[in-house]
Amino acid sequence: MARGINKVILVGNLGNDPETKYTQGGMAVTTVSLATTSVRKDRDGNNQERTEWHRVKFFGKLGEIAGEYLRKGRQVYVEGSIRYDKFTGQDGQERYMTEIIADEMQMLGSGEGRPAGGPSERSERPASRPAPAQRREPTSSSAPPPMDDFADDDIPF
Amino acid sequence: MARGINKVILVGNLGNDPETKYTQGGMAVTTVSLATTSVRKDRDGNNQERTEWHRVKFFGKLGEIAGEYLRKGRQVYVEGSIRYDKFTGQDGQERYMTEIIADEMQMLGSGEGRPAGGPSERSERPASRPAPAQRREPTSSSAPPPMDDFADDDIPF
Amino acid sequence: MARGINKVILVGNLGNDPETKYTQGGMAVTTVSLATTSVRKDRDGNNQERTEWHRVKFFGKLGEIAGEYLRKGRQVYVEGSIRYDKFTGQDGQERYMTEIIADEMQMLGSGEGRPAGGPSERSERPASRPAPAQRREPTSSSAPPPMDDFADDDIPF
Amino acid sequence: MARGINKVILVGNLGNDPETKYTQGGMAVTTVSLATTSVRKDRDGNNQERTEWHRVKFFGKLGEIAGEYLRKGRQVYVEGSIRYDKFTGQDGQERYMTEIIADEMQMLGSGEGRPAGGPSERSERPASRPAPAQRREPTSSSAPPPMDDFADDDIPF
DNA sequence: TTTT
DNA sequence: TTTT
Repeated sequence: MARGINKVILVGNLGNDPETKYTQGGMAVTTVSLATTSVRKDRDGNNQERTEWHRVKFFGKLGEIAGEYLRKGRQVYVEGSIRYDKFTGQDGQERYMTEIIADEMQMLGSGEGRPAGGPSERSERPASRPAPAQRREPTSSSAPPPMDDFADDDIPF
Repeated sequence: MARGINKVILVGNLGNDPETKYTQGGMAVTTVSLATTSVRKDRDGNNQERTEWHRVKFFGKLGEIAGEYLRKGRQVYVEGSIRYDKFTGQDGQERYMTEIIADEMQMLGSGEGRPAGGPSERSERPASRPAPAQRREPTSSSAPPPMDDFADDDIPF
Repeated sequence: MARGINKVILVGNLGNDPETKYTQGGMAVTTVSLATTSVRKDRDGNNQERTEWHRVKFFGKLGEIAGEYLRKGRQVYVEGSIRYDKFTGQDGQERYMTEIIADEMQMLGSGEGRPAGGPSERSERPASRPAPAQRREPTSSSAPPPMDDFADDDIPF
Repeated sequence: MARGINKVILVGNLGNDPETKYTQGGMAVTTVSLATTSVRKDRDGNNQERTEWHRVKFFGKLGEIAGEYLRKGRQVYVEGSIRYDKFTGQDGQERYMTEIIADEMQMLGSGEGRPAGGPSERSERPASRPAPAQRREPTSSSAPPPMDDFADDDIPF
């Protein structure tokens, strides 16, 4: 039985382009570095900033999407869990690493649905890039269908 | 494309036993009423309590588990999203309803893994009920296997 | 004693400009309408979208900031709690309203630190608008000071 | 300006009694070790458990409450943020530590409002300990006062 | 009523 | 190493 909740919610900017590797089985594993900055007043009344750099990992399908769409500087929402790892380095020393294992990701700001052109969104890209064409007629929030209309596993939003 | 995050996290107690219905397709739909109480000081310095009653719905497999394990009074963690519904009553009046559509649930407190005995945990149960055995030898967080050991879709915790 | 957790996390776009009112005591109360859209496949395999419109309220200092900086279309992060209200309309009918009471807000995307020029970011604004000038030398995450260096209420980030 | 969200939500059990220290300024700093366990199926279809041990710190008033009420084994809800620290050990080696800086805490299960009797809830306590009195007559959610009734900083729940 |  |  699972016991406990281990949930992390981050909104931050990428410090560099994502790195994607593949397992023997062919699963994508994408790693990014995500910055979150907070501010507080110190005892002298001055604003003090502090930035945390989160090591975030995306696996499988999400790893492929992250590798394709994320780029240095992008702002992103990440939901996942904390994982503490302990391993022995080549020098025989024990080392610790903390990672955020993402299970949801969403790009923020503009240009969200657009696949990234290459390292760091190089701007030499031709102007003829096709429009994202993702128009959508927003569904009005109407009444739910009566229960009998549901099919199996037909879970509403 | 999904746009936006709509996330609700609740920890509260059930106001009554869950109600489970089934769709034509056989999917379980369990509804519970969950109370969360908060406190604040009013302008006279007195503590003021306020309780929100959340209407929480569980679908499918989670609906079956909720119907089987939850009981009035139990404390529970729920994660889900808000859904606002609008429908027309039998009197022709428009009505609004807000629901939390759960996608994760975890029972809290003791006796967590124990199926519920019946309505409201009937206390005629023999006193000899074995202890919940909540002890747990936490697994030590050891090093992750090297990446090449992963098989497809073998996503680590 | 507070009992329970009632937490909402939203990332969405504003459907219109915020409305700010003031209480007799002079406290700002700003209301916005926030859209979150999700997608799922229906039983025919087609993508179905659904948009929830959240009524979000900001009070006090946060209400002033929200009224000044938010504008129609902006993407925003909101954290708060759900509040269900029941009141009697002028027709004697009971009515229900669900609101998100915000206790944290953060603007997303570009132009974050810039005060809004007026209704819906009117673009007739002169090009000479001064630069936001919010540069910052990111603090390197260094070691925490030894505990004895802390002063009272000097809570680290 | 703060940029980013760094939020952690944990529900877990304490691995041992909390440790409280005080800064020169007299601020309480309480540290606990919190376990969260998750389960997944491995490629052979067997359930694999994994436990993360979170190092959680409470400061100030919250640190005093945590030191007084928490005990080994207790189940607790914690909300806070991740902080990565890097410091140089006495051997000159760089070391890393990840901590959760709590800004909200709530005890779960029964006996929530009861101060802890000593290390690990010693069971020599007399059997006549009064019932936790966990009953609660939930306040009915009534209509909010009209806005003009609010005084300054009189923020509703 | 928003956004891509 | 990001962002405004």
